[in-house]
Order: sequence, then structure tokens, then C-alpha cells
Amino acid sequence: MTSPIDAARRPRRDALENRAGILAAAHVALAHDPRASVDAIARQAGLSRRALYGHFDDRDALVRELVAQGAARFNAVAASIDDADARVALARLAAALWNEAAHVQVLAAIALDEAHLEETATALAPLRRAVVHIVRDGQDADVLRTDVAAPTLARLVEETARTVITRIDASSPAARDLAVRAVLSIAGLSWRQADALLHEHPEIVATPEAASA
Amino acid sequence: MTSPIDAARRPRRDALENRAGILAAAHVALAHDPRASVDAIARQAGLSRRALYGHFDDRDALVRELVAQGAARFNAVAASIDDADARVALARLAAALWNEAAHVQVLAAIALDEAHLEETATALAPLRRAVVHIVRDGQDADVLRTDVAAPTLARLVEETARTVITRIDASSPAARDLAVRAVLSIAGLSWRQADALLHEHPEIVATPEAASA
DNA sequence: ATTAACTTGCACAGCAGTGTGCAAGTTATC
DNA sequence: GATAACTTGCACACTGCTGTGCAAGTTAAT
Repeated sequence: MTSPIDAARRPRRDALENRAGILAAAHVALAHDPRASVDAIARQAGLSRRALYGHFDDRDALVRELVAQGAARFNAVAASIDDADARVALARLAAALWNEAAHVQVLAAIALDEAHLEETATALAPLRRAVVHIVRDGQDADVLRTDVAAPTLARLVEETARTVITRIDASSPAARDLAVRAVLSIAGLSWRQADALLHEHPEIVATPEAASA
Repeated sequence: MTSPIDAARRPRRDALENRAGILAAAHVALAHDPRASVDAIARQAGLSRRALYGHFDDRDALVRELVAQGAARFNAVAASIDDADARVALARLAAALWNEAAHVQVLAAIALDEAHLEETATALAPLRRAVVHIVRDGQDADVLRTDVAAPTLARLVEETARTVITRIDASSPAARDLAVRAVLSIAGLSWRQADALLHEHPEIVATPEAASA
């Protein structure tokens, strides 16, 4: 047993579950409406508004945690891309981010709030650096367009991925394919070149079930 | 002179100017922040909040007028495109919309509010129809990508134009060029094909000053 | 079984916004 | 110069949100 002085009984299991539940609820609620009220989030989590304030100091703290969660996932994705061919790297990155569509939606929605603009920017810095790196490589190897400066092209790629993932119906199986093709197109490939590339690397747009089978 | 019974002196000139000033102010304020307060808009117009309510029933009426104004411009632009080559038509449309960048920003910002979603949708219907029409023609002539269904491609084109116009710095002279190239890329052209097309039709990305000289 | 952790519901203060009424002032138009 | 149109400033009621305090209840851990 722990000493009764500095003991401070450890947090209850249900409390931890509730905290996670709030984050999940916020995930859903904020993706739908980035300025959903604390009450709406708490309700979605099956808790009272008052209880939520027992887990998070204020609305901002909750949002910040969501941003941190999402950014961690994205940056892990970015770190996992290591293809030598920049075109393949871009395609794989787009496909991987599509798998995180739900998180992309939340982050994109939150980033629209002036309040969290620079916060999301710094959290996503590693991902942005990875994109710039891929684009530079691709331009040096003359496999990506060179009529647009690398930083601009990286931005274009990022915006295209965000747009196609968050604004086109992401439920259909064709959506991942579309996201990948859109990114390749904006990077300078013709649609036939993109098509050929995806035939050469069928695993990029393979569904997770097929990959695990 | 008019009869003293149904006379009702005509509205004062300064009142008309103020009304126009409010719309201009709303244009600026809402492009910056789609949920700017009535007070902020009135201040920007150099009027009191109270005076604004003399010109518009409520905030919604003001927003609706802005949407109608912008939609009218866009639909006029869409109607003016009559190139036989779908690629040229798309390029010209993108360039023309870039000239309306300020209006695109306002409309896009307003459209983000759930409240005005279907309103903006119906107002922009003619523009959307024009894009679908161009895309269909291009696919039939085999000059645009055919790996994506026409409605989806039209949507993709629209989103790309909106994204590049509203989210990339629109002040630099290269921005119009970028908008046009992005649209052509998403439509399936390689960056070299797009480049060649723009060299064949230099007037598309010509600056208004150069065109009038 | 006891205890501390947790949740709830309510009340409260505060903030920011909307839309209205009204009296008093200014100003374009007749 | 008379008059109606317009603007202003203030007060007001209302809504919807945030964050806090507190008493009372419930529940997991010890």
C-alpha cells in the first residue's frame, strides 16, 4: 500500500474512459461543426457539461488536445514515407492521409478558427517539411512540375489533399483513389501518367482488407 | 410635382450611398471573417449599428444581398465563356474567376455557414451547370481526363479553383497564372501540356492593363 | 464498509451578440 | 424655410455561450 500522506488514490477507471469519451465526442462534434458548444460535446459523450469541466480546464484545452492527437498521427504518417521516387512518395502520402480522413477533417475544421491557426501550423510543421522535401526531390529528378516554385507546389499539394479529403464524399471506396489522382495531377502528371503509375504500384490504392488478406 | 397624398418623398441620395457603403464594408469585413458582427460592419462603413438596421431588416438580409451580388457576377462570367476547346474554356473560366477573387472569397466564406449553404448553392447553380457542360464536352472530345465521372470532375475543378483563389496569396501577378495551371492540371493535363496551351493562348493570362494597351 | 473520486443539477456572473423603441439632432430635398 | 428622411446614442429585452461554486448523489477503489 502507498503511504497515506502522498497517496492521492489513483484516478478511477471510469473517469479515464469518460475523458477518452469526451475526446471522441469532440472529434465527432467538431468535425461536423468546428464551433460546437461545450454542452453539445458533453451531451454527445453522455456526460453533463459540468463533468466535462472536471476533465479539461476549458474549451481551449480540449481543442488543443485534439490538435495534438491529430498532429501526432499525421507526423507519424509523414515519417513513414520513404520512397525514392517522389511521385510514388506523394501518392503513398495521399493514400495514407486518406486513411486518416476523420482526423484531417477535425484538424482542418479547427484550423479555420483564427484562434488556433498558429497552433495547428506548428503542430503540422513536420508534415509540411516532409511534403516540401518530397517536392524538392521530385523537381530535382525532373519527375514533378518545375513551373511552380517548390514551396508553392508543396502548399498546392497540401491544399489539394485537404480539399479532396474533406470536401468530397470520403465514404465511397473510390474516394481514396480520387485523392491520390488529384494530388498526382496537381503535382504535374497527366491523368494517364498518374494512371500508369498507380498500375505499376497497385498496393498504394489497395484497400486495407485486401492488403491484410 | 407629385400629389401630396401618395407623394412619399424619394429616398435621399446620401442614404443610397450609405446603403452601398454598408455592402462594400460587409464585403471587406465578411471576406476577412465570415461571422463579423453587425457592429463591426457598420463601423467599417462609418455608420452606427442602429443606422444599418434602417437599411437592412437584419443581418441575414444583408448577407443575402451580398450573395446575390456575387452570384450575378459569377454567372455573367460563366455565360461569357464560349470556347470550343474545353481546355481553353476551363483556362479562361479560371482566369476570369480570378479577376473576381474578392467576390469569390466572400461567397466562399459565407458558404461555410450552414445557414446559407443551400442559398449559395442555388445562386451559383448556373455557374455549376456551365462547368459540368465544359467538362462533358472535354471528355467527349477526349481532351480532358476520363478516369473520373463528369459530375465529380466538375466538382473537383470547382473546388480547385476556389481553393487556389481563396487560399493562395492572390495579390501577386503570378497568382492568376497559378490558378489557371492548377485547374488545367486537375482536369488531367500534364504541366507541360498546360504550359503549351497557355503559350498558344497568351491572352488568357494577360494582365488587364496589357490587354487594354 | 469506508473513503475519495466522480457526476449531476442548479444557480450564478459574465460576455458578446442581435434586434427594437425612442428622443434628439442633422441634412438633403421640396 | 419647412419637412420628411436620415443618423445617432442610449436603453432595453433576449439568446446562447463560457466558466465557477456548491450541495447532493452515485460509484469505483481500498
